[in-house]
Amino acid sequence: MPAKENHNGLTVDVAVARPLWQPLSYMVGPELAKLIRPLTRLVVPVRGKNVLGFALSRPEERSTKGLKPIKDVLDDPRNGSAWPEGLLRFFQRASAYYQTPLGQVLAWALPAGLGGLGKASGSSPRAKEEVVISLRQGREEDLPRKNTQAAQLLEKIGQADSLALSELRSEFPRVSQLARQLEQRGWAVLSHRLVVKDLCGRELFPEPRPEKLTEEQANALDRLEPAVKAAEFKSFLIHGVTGSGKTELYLRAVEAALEKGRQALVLTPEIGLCLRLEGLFRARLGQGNVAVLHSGLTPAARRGQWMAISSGRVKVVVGARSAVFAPLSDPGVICVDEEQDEAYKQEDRMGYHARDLALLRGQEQKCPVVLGTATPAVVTRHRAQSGAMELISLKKRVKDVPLPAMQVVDMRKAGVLAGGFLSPVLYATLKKTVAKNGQVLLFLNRRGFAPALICQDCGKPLGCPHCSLSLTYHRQSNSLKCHTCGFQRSVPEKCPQCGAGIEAFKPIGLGTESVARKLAEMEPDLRLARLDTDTAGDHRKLSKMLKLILDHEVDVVIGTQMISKGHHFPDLKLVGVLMADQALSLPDFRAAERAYTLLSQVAGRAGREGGGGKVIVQTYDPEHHALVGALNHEPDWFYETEIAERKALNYPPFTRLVSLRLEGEKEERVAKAAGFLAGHLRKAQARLEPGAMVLGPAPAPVVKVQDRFRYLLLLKALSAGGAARIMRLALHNTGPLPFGVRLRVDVDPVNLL
DNA sequence: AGCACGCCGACT
DNA sequence: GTCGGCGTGCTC
Repeated sequence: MPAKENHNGLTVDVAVARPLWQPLSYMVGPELAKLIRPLTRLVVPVRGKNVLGFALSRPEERSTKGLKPIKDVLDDPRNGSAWPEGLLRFFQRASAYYQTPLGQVLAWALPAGLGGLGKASGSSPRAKEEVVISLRQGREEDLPRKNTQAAQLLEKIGQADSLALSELRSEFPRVSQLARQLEQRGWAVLSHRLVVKDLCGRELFPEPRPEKLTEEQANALDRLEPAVKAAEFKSFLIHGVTGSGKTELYLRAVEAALEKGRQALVLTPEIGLCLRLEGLFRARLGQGNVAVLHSGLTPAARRGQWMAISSGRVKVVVGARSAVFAPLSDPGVICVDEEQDEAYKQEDRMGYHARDLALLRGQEQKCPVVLGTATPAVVTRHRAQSGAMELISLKKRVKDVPLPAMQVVDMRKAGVLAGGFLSPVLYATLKKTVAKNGQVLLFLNRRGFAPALICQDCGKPLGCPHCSLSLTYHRQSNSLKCHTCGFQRSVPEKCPQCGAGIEAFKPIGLGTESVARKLAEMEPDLRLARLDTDTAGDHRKLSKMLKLILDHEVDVVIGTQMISKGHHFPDLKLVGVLMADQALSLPDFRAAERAYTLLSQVAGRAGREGGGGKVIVQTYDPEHHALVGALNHEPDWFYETEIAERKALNYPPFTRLVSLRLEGEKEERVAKAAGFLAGHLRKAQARLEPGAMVLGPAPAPVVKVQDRFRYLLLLKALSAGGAARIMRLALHNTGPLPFGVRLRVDVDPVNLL
């Protein structure tokens, strides 16, 4: 009898980057095994292919029968791993909540270059060390000769505290030599300083640490600091008007965390804000203590920041949505700025919401989470009111700038409109404002010349061949574009439906382009600019446009959503909202919330400096609570009304939504699968949670996108757990989807279309 | 997902 | 005959 073969050895359970719900087990040799901790990145064979995977525990001794050996270990704990092992539970909960297999969550959360599938993109402005020159009082006899370049430079630096040499180079090509000359003469000082620039390449000057906090700020800090010191999960909402000093509170909370020897994470919705906060945090906490993570970084830069964080060299991370996964092993506080911003919601792959994951992460890593905004999400505001989080209200501005004057124009009574879109009041105020050398912003949430071209013979609009939408006419390029899939064509000679000639086409509706054109016809002397994805689609274009506005090279800016946040325009004295109802008319329960936030933000653009700003809103529904709340500066009233409405209609925060979208190239198959799934969902819902509801299936409002048909189902459950249980049972009973049909599950969807 | 296996109907 | 649309099942 041969001795019984010994099948025991070291094994690891691995979450592979594939849509698999179970971990796979592998053999591992003793040398590699020493490197493996929970979340260590591995390469493992799956069906003969090498696949990224993540260890779920340290290697264990057990039977290796039928197991394959791992191929490689990508992390080495001595140099810092991509993930700290303590994040395992956080990721397990995120995986369960968003119904996405753990291996995929981990792979998608990694930056490009460490196994992630993120796309590369261009570089962006960043904080840099630069040489700056500042004035120094020297001796009269050492002054440079009049009218020399050196004298001109001296005059220039006399006007500012200090200037970066790189800023002066366009005006003085030989600035380095001139600067050295002035320094030798004793009239200037050269020094190295951290220079932070905004998207337009202008230098930002981070505010110095204030000597004294406002009373409200001090009270707020008295509540935040103990929570940070206690090192326990607790959540806060700072509901503070613009300029009330929320950022200073984030800073103080971060300082408190650092004092405790912990780290900190600060999230912002977009890169522009990221840059500002980065500069401020670097200036206050030290250049080397702060890392940034956002999609504007090159993959190599991202990777560098990532490893600096995971090795513990950097204590504070400022970043956008995906930075909620930053590999900090021990954050002592997590701040989420502009928490209501929908940019925090990822729309493809796992549709996570960074604010909600931040709260989850705070629970797992035992630290407070601070949400801040001037316009909280209705859901957040309700949580704070019901006591699930602590509410901190900041009602006063640090610098006492008056809020802009607001005026509503009831378009039902406005009378004859100039150009078809300007009420007499707005038209007159616009002209008066420009005459007084103020800038005007006209807000219209639709770009292009006209949302549709209609054939007057057959009445049909020219549609996108790949989507069930009409094409938007862009006059400048004389082309038709689909704003959903990007399809583009020239205007056809004949109507494809009835063959009528080109003269039968009539533009319908308003867009930024047609407003600009009509306004230019009415007022040829006005200097106009459009600010939308057509004119400012990328960083370069955007910064050029912003510079144009800041330099007051234009009188009137006509823009979309893009202009609503972030940028300060000192000369802007009037904001006109052309069609306030547009945002309200969408078939979405969040329409009022969006309109409220948008109006509050757009209004915030007017008269930020020196006051005297004015906002005029044109609407057909002047009594709507979103308009009234934003315009009268009465947030409480808006939130109370909206929350009551949500309760009556069973929408969040009183229910949890999960949207299920089925899509495929063959409409009948998709529709059939959707009906089938709906049946099983209803059965599961009736058994598990009678109070829940299943809506649909219905064809999506835009049923065809890029040649794929989409059908929607909506699950309204009482809790997130209930929703998950219903889904699990229904999907189990439904079995695999028919060939060519795909299912996308979106937990807490933001976009219901 | 991505791939193999295996089932049927319809074409050089 | 066998090519290709389609369903099923599995991944250590």
